[in-house]
Amino acid sequence: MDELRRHIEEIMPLTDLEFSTINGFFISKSYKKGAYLIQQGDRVPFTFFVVSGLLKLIYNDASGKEHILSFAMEDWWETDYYAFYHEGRATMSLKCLEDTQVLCIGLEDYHRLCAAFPRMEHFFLQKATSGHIASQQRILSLLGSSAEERYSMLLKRYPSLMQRVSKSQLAAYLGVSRETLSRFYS
Amino acid sequence: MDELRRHIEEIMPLTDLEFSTINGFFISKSYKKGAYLIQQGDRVPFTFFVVSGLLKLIYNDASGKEHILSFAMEDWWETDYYAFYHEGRATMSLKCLEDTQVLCIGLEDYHRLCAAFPRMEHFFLQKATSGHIASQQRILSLLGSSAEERYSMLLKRYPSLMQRVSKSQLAAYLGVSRETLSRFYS
DNA sequence: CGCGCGATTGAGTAATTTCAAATCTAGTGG
DNA sequence: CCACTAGATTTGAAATTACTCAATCGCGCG
Repeated sequence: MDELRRHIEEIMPLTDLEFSTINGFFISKSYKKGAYLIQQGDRVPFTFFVVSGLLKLIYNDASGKEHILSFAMEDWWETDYYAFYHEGRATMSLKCLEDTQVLCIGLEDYHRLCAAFPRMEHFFLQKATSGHIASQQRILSLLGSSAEERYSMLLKRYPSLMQRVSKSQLAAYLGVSRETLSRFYS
Repeated sequence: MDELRRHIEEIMPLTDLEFSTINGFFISKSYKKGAYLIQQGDRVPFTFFVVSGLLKLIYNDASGKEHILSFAMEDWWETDYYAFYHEGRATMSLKCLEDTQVLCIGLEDYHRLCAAFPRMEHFFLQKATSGHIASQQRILSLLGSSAEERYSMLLKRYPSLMQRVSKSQLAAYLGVSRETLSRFYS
């Protein structure tokens, strides 16, 4: 309960009234492991805030191979942002790796929320900025480090991932085959 | 003159007074081809808006190899965002590929500007969001496409790059050696 | 003309992928 | 407790791909 409030208050304090108004813009949903929140080709009506559980944002290429753009764990915001903001079709899918509870907000409500609470615009700006920075770091690691280095950096940064997802999934995130990943620490 | 105004007005209209106040937060600077706006290890006092010219955001890895995170052309905002927002040392460098004119804004002024014009917060939110989306697309192409595919996508998206930068630079952006790039379309 | 820089080509080497087979592990039902 | 199964992981070997290093080519400029 109130993970969203705790999350927002990491950046700015809220009164009870403010929070309950903000909270009113969101819909709570639960999904089972393996369920899709977004499927490639769908419309993308929501951005999701992960209350509990674990998601993966994936892209299935022409040859059917699955690539993982990111894992979204507790307190993360995730969606196919391009499709969400442009109201287009998803090029990626968002799928549960565990039973997951999320808070959903639609594009209209997102704009209304920002209009009603300018400080939320500030909040989302911080989130977007740190998301952009994180993506840049990822590009940097893809360009500048070997898969083996990326593997140990990932485990250092998110030790819990090792427990929560299979190595095939980690390989799909790192951009190597599972066989190659398996040969790293032998 | 007034590239900044035209750029902001793509997203929201401004009165003359508003623009001249906003403009007052920025400092104009010019750099010669080859000059550094940021060097790895430096403090990063500014975010830069490219008025004219071309920059590259690069990372020099331990082995001395140069990786290009992005090219920043006219109308782009660029800096080492992590270092800028956290007031730390740059892990990347920002270097001119052509004579370049930029508008600079410091972190304090950035906050003051957003405080004085909440609509600028909205503006920067849109920029940060589209930056995040662009980075995600790039990750997707690094994971899902071969260097050869990335090469043709890049040229389709930014045909002018072919005229403006050497193939060695494109190779450093795509993440392959220049020899490999050279063997693609032969 | 000759220099310098970028681009190309060639050959050998290293790394990764692919496909196939073997092994391991957790959960199930007898 | 054991056998069995499905899924994940590991291993092996051949084939592919990209890299490195070196040499060559092409072109603009003093």
